[in-house]
Amino acid sequence: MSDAILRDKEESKPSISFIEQFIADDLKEGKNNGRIHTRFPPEPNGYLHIGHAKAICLDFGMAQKFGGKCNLRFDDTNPVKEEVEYIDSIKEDINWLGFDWEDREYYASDYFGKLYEFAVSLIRKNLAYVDDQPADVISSQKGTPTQPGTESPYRSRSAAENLDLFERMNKGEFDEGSRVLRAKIDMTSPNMHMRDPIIYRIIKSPHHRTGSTWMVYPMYDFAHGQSDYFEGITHSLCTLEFEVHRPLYDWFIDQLKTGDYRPRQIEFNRLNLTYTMMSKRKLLELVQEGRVSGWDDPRMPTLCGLRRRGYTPESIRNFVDLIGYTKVEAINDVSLLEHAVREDLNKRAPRVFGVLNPVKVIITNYPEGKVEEVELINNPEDESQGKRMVPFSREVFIDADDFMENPPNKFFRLAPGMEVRLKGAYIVKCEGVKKDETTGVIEEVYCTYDPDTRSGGKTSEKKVKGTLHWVSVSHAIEAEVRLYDRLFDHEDPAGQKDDDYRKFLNPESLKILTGCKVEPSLASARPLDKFQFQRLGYFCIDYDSNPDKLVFNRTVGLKDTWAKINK
RNA sequence: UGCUCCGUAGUGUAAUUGGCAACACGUCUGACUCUGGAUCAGAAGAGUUUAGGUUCGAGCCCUAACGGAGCAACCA
Repeated sequence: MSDAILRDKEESKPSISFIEQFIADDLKEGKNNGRIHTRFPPEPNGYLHIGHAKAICLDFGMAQKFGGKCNLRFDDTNPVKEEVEYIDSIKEDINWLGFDWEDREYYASDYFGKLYEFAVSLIRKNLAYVDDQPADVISSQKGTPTQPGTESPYRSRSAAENLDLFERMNKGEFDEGSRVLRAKIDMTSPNMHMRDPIIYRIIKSPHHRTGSTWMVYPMYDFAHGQSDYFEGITHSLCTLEFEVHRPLYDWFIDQLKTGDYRPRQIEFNRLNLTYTMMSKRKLLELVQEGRVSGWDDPRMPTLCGLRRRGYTPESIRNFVDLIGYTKVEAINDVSLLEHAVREDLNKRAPRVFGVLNPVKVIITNYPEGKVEEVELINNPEDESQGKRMVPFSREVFIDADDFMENPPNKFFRLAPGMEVRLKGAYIVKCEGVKKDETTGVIEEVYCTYDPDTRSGGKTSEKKVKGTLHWVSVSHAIEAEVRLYDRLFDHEDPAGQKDDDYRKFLNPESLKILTGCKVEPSLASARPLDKFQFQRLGYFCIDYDSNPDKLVFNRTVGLKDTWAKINK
């Protein structure tokens, strides 16, 4: 590559999303005094998942990029669905991802007072009214997307009467569902959301923060934009399904604003992943029905699940970066996520030997009782991780997959008469096997070793096709290994109209292997420590692990060309 | 028979704002290797949903069609 082209490549700006473009344009036009302020507004009704990570990276990322701020705001306007339990987990997950809202932790419920006053002011301006009709009547009067709605008989109540009723609604004088407050906009609007939307409803269950101070609670549309306004948010980034809400968002801001400042809502595409379900409601069902072990089951797309699975925050951020933000409703391939972890873990995870399905290999010409410490590189991608010593002896375990009595062509592993290197140690040659006479299961493999082939020695020039990982029998530590596969065996489990998503649950999504053997250096590993089991994949220590019983989760396998050849 | 949004290699995104359609993942070759991983080198793969229009020139602007998504919760 010529210097000019190289320079060109380095200088070419990474492309920016349409959102970043909008923000840059707003900045150029001098809007909002050049301030950039975003917010991440989760409802505390469940755990955060990777779809939220996409939003978090955008909200905090844009603020960082433009020298602005990003608030954390809990959108807690519906006390019947929300719980404190979720608040802590949400904060933990955002921090884990690597973002910081500093001291700006807000709650929509902080604004219940102001919102109530704003509603009162709309009533006074004759822009809101109390409707006494039941839900189904109101709903049918709204018309359909293709037919205009009709006006409620209560639409022209006097401001005084509305004020009185609204106040009494909040005092608890009326039953839930008996009355609502509606904005008076336009029942014939082509946009359903503008047909006199309900802005307040009566809820008598206590709120997790405000207790029973309030009996009326604002709807999303009456809380979100206003909260943005109260906090001085300049760019309110949300997913595409809120696009049709934007006129209403702007309508309320118009009623509220006093100066030039106004927040702007911009919508982007939600994250969809193949073989994954993102709906919080359905994830909750999986948890409640015991189909997974909890919100942090390593098969869940939740951030706590991914964390337990062994994902790093960097890998998730890189993934989000890779897929970008657009207005196209796309379905991203999970394998891209898997690629992102592999790439990250390749750089950071120390290599170790772990044997999942052990078969004993006896090196018949190796002295009994002798133990050699062989030196192994911890991470060829990162020299600073150093080296370690691993004990080698006459009897070692290898993986059952690495031996075949009657191998096909191009099998570069151990088979009768074939030679392989035991990585870091010697080249061994298979001389025979012992099988269970009735089942045919291989019980022991007999090899001889070539003492001149010790790794690193002068005479180790001999080349063999295969190199195997191994663990010395007398030094091996027992471990349980949990192998995960995708939770669903359908690309789009939630998108099948005729079938319940449960039908697509992958029965093979969890395989627990016991009696696995790992090298002794792993004895002191702690939960969430990450390793590459050489030739197998990336594994991390599970929370269930303890020094007496190590438990590993497989984060993701290595790409396996042999498996592919075999298909 | 409404309104809003969206259509670019298999997938996801780009295209200096109207100037030779590029990148990543995946796929396929090959090299190297004490991880059949990683790494490195290379290749195939779209003429931008369709039809018109404006223009010297259109993925980009205009019109229409086709296809997809969202909108009729006292959810967010």
